[in-house]
Amino acid sequence: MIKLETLRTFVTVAEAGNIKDAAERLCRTASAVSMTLKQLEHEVGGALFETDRKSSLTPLGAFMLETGRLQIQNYDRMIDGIRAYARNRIGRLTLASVPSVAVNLVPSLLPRFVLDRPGVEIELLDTDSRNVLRSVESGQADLGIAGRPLSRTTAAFEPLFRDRFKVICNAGCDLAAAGKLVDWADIENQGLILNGASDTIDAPGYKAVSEQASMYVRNVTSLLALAKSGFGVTLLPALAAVDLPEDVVALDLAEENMWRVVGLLSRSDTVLSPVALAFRAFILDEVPKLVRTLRLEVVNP
Amino acid sequence: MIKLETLRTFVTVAEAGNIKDAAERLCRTASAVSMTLKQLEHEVGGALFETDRKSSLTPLGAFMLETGRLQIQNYDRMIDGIRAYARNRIGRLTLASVPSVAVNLVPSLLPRFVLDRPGVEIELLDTDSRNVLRSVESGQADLGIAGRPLSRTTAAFEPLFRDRFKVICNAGCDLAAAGKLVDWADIENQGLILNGASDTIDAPGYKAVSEQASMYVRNVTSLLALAKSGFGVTLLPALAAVDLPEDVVALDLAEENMWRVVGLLSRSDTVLSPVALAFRAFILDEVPKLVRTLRLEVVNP
DNA sequence: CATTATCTTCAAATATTCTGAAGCGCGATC
DNA sequence: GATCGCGCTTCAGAATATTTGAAGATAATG
Repeated sequence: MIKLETLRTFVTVAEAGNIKDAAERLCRTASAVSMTLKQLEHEVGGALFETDRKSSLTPLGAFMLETGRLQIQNYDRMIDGIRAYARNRIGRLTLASVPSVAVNLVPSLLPRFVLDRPGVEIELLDTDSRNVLRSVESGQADLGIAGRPLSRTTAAFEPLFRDRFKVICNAGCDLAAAGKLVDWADIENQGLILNGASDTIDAPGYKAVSEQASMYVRNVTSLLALAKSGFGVTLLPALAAVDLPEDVVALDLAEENMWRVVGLLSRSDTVLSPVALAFRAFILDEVPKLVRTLRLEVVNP
Repeated sequence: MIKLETLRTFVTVAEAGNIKDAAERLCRTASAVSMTLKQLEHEVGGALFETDRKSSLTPLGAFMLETGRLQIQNYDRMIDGIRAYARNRIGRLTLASVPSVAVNLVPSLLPRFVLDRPGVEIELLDTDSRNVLRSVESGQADLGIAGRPLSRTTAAFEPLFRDRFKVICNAGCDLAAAGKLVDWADIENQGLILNGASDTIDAPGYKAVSEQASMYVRNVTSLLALAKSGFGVTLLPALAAVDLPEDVVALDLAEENMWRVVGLLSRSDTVLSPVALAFRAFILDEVPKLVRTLRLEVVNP
């Protein structure tokens, strides 16, 4: 079996034009190189050099130099590739995220992560909490960013930050005019519109009100349009209520502990790819900082 | 440095799904395989398998399997290629030949040589003796087939066969009518046209006549057209006079020792490529046989 | 929970590769 | 045309690397 190292030795000698210099480059003695070459010639079944002063190649040697050099380059590139992959410099990452985070946080994080990783491709799926969880569980996404799942799952959840739920309503509605904290009775009066984000709330007061609700709107734009029309009010985390349309306002709740805890979802039964591991570390490190600087009503847990 | 053999071990294990079977395929013990794998993981800097039961790969392992498998295939193909080259199964051969041989002998030889050598490409240059010699000396052609060179050269000459010179003339000329052997005086009377093939003649009688000649025609077709027109006569080896046009005849010379010795030319200062070596052996073996069966006035030296 | 099958570890055995000294051969030099 | 010097090869022993076999560890199976 002809070894790659043997080939490497041959190419070095062929390029150096003599054994002495080649041996030096290879950090071997001339005798070691000579023996290697001899063995190689035996294994291919033909002379590689014309004389024993290794200056000119036989046609077989020339052929071997040409193809061998390519092969070595190829091999080294591949090893570099694997190492780069292991050092999370290459690879593919699929990230699922709820829209509020995908829109408000991810755009300021991703570029920094990708910047010095030219070989990394990232795909971003943006859906509601439930789908994020499902994507991660099924392996469709490597990582997810969503509210803390209520039900037991196979996915691990690592909290990143929390933000307070706000009441979203028409600017002209009674609650907005009153200028006070909103309680559950107020909401029940106005009519509650359920949405993907409010799924993760398990406060008892909310539970009661939500059972009266007759509407569930997944799409945030539609949701806001509904609220604007005065059809009812809805609850959204502060981060999702950053860019409200005109005539729509966000009010504070009377109840204190109305938080959405947002965190990182990852499968606990599979090993993450190097890129995913790196991204996880990056996120866990950067998000709290970012959240602090954003000066939203967003608080670390 | 990650070795190809290590990679091979990894791929085998990844494909087998466990160490035991892989070890069997590799003709090693499980422990040897286990250690190799451990070392590989250390060298790439990451786990390749999810658990120590080698059934499922980490993303890094999957990446390595994919690229490694390709690399190994590549490498093996290359080694096969080199071995095939050494066994003269592939390569390129440039053969220069004088037209008479290129037309009458080479076509029945080449196909047989190339038949079971799908990787061999052959280029055939057909020119006169002088150019054949020049091509071989310059390395433009690997081998040449031509008359024995008169001057000293760096090329080696190995005789293949000899054929007798004939006098080529118009069917209606005096010599043809006479039906006797032609002597130098007859030729001088008719007027001699020199050509590329007659260059190699050094019979004294010919020397004298040729100095009177005023015409040198390289192209055989033109030469025969001239002879046909009755402009003069010319001397051609029997092999070059196989397909004579109508109204052109080949007559025998009175002088006995008018042979052209045709042989194989090869550079003596360079090692021949494996294909060239094989072709040389083939030619030296086959041409005498062929020449015998052709029933021309062609005699082995 | 025991049983079996598979994997890892370790020290010794084996195989491979390397070194350094000595000899050989070719070309340069006198 | 003898001698010298440089570089290549050869060889035996030394240094490395790899493999083995036995024993202990760890996971799957019933």
